[in-house]
Amino acid sequence: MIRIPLDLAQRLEQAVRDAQQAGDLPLFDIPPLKVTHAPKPEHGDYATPAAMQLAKPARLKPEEIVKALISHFPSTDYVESVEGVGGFVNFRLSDAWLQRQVDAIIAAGDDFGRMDDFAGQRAQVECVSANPTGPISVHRIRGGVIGDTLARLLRSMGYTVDMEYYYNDAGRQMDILGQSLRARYLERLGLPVEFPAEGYQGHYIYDLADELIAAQGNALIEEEDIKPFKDFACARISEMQKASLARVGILFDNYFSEQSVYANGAVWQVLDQLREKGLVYEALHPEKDEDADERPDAEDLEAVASGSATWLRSRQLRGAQKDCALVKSSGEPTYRLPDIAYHVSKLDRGYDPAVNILGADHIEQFKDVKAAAGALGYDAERIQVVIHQFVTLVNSEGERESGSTKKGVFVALDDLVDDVGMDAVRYFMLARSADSRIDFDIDLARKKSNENPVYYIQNAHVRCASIARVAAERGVSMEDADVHLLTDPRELALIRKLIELPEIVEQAVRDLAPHKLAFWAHEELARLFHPTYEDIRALHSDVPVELAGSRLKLYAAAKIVLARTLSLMGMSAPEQM
RNA sequence: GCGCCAGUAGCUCAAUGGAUAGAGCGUUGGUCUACGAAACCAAAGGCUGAAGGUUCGAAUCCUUCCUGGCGCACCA
Repeated sequence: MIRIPLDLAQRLEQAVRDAQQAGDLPLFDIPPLKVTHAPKPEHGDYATPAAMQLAKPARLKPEEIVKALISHFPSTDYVESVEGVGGFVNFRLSDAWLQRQVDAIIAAGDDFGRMDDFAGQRAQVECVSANPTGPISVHRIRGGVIGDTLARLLRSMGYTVDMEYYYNDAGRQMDILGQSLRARYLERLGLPVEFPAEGYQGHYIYDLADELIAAQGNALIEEEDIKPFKDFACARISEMQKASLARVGILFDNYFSEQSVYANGAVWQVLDQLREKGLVYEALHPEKDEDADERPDAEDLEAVASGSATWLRSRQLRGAQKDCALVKSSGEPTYRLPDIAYHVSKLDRGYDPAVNILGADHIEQFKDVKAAAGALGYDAERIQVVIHQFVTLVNSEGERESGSTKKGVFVALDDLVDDVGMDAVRYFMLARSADSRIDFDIDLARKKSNENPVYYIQNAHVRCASIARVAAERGVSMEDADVHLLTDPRELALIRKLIELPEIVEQAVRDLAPHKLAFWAHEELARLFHPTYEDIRALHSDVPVELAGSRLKLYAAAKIVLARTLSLMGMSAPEQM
């Protein structure tokens, strides 16, 4: 399936070269030429401001360049006319070609919109990567949906994609988790305990304690080691997280354990390599710039009594404000060192790109990781990141609910899925640019009406399925229908929209911006579909039987595109409501 | 104080440096003896937070300010 903007850009470049050869344009280096959708129907379907781009290098007026471009433009079956208007060159698609695309889409079926640009290349998407300390929160799931959708999009452009979950099963938080479980365990057994000050207060810890009692009884009462509690909690919570994520269609190919970069020594190897590059030093406090203008209380938050820590020269490495700790004075690494080792592992495993989906609060950490990988001699550009802003749940009164895992006050993913369903969770998490905060309107997500984009999009698919059923009941076949009967401007407009899918996929992948697909699905595809379907009746008694068949084909093609679009977003495509 | 992100219609948001900035919701007014009204049509609604700059052309790039979110741990 042809991607028109791409193909037009190539043909334009050819036109420039031919014009140069013919002496109609002077010689100059040809920059990448832009092709856009025309803003208005009277301007045709696609347009290029190439003449204005080239005016400077060619030292000619745009109008003259337009003439040269038009006269040298290589003809092609899908372009009906090429016109110059002002400094723009406008392209109009051929009706006959558009009509044939209906058959082409039906022939492609589920493969419509699949491209092979990156065939044979391996990409990775890391997302969610929550600590196994509690239920998956709504904040985390935004990253999960963005990542999973991105993985689907990358696959549809030919990449082989691994979805990976980085699993922090080491470090202090896990100890706190173990202590929390032990406290609840003892409490359930009627023993007086003091709950750890920073412990996890959520009710699920009681549930785990009950499970542990069911499994082991009071055998662990005298247990001094925190490990049995830690391991039990970690394993059970991980299972619960996995199950929650599966409910919204997010499945991982690989769970990467933080412990593994300790076990294989990668953590210390990375530290040694950074030390060899002179990027690490030992000191009681981080070194500071002479004119450092810092919050006075920042470094004294935790008074350090126990000796030197090991610091990464983040300021030197990437112009950061502060150097960051890699190894605590206790000799235990901070999370940042294993994180660097982990990303080095991604690069060693050959992923290009390795995309990391992170919440806005992790941006500084990521910069260190990327810079460190670069300093170690890797092409750090292979590591890509999508930073997303936070999600706030809003109810009908506009009240906000948010929470923290520590306090045990949150809306967990499971609760949200129970409430609004998987499709709505995915759609609303996806529909906005990662850069903007989301107010997740629970009441809107619950609605089963046109106000709710989820239903609006899915209902378009339902209508396509419905008409196919009715046609079958009435014995109307589209088997030998002639697509060239689809001459109504509204029919042609719908075909134009259907064939945009590959372009949208390409843009979403190029910009690592899966919201572009969600936006298109609602505001472009479904928005155009419904009025068309309303007006363009296939099975009405006034419609000649030949035309009925053609229109059934149009809706069969629309069904394929809608199903494919929903599938890329990880949403279901119901046959009936 | 410093850094990152955002500020576009009443609300929620789109918009590769390109033509007169677009949708949805809401509002107002219309459409049901037709494949699902869980739908459709129409109207009103904007100095793109402010001011400068770069450019043939700026919501988009640069500078400075204002407002909001998130960071600025030997937590993850």
